[in-house]
Amino acid sequence: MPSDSVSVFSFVGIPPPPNSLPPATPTHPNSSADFADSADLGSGAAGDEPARTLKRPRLVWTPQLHKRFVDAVAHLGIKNAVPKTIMQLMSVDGLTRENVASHLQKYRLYLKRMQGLSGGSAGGAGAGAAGLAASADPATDHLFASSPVPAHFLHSHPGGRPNSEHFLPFVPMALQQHHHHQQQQQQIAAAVAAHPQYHRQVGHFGSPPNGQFEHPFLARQSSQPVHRMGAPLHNSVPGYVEDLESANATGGRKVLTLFPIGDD
DNA sequence: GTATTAATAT
DNA sequence: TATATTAATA
Repeated sequence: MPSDSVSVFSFVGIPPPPNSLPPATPTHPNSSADFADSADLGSGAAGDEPARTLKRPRLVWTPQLHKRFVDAVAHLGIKNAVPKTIMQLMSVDGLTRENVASHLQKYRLYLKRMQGLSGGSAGGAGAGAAGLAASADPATDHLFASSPVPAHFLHSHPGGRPNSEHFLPFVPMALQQHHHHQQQQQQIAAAVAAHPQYHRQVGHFGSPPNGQFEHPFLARQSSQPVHRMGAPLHNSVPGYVEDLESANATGGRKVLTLFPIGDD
């Protein structure tokens, strides 16, 4: 099991395979309807084929998720802030490199746009530091305005060393000794190692008082023979849970929403 | 061969 | 529009 980004997704119609997370409570009091009869197109994709060529629902970037994204980018620095590394640092299960890449693209545009009206004047410590930055058009970037931009994003960072500031969510560290080459996993490890003090309490996520939770999908956090770096304490959930909500009647588009838990 | 990015498509 | 997907490229 060398690959780690292979997550089997259960989708409409097909119940989670036995190899996946077994339902915590076999007695599903609320699972009645489920997606029993989701008007499936003639013979689309979701039917019985494994999660190989399946299309996942569109990812909805919630402010929390974006926060995580920004945090990861902030800690990695512009140079190391590449999709794969960001994805790994975020440690959000279900999140793919493509997801991050797409979002990163837009995020860069947002930063660029901001640079434009920031003035470009050096030393301008006025804007961008805290939550409220100058937004060109509130209607164009609601999400981005929700998360504080670490300032230095307004200009490229020479040197190429990982940036250290703010908090770091967690240390996924999927270190795997591969061939000697520029493996970013090492870079991310180095960037993370530069943070001597981080310790985030990740409580339970959805744990509803009633004990009712759905979406037993996704099972990551397995196959990680590497120990945590200097934080062998708690060992709980990875940091995020995913929720699949299919209630978009806008053409029958499913939407995947990742729920960040831990900090906001 | 993988990964990132810009462009494009849905 | 927001995100996915492709195409070109490093």
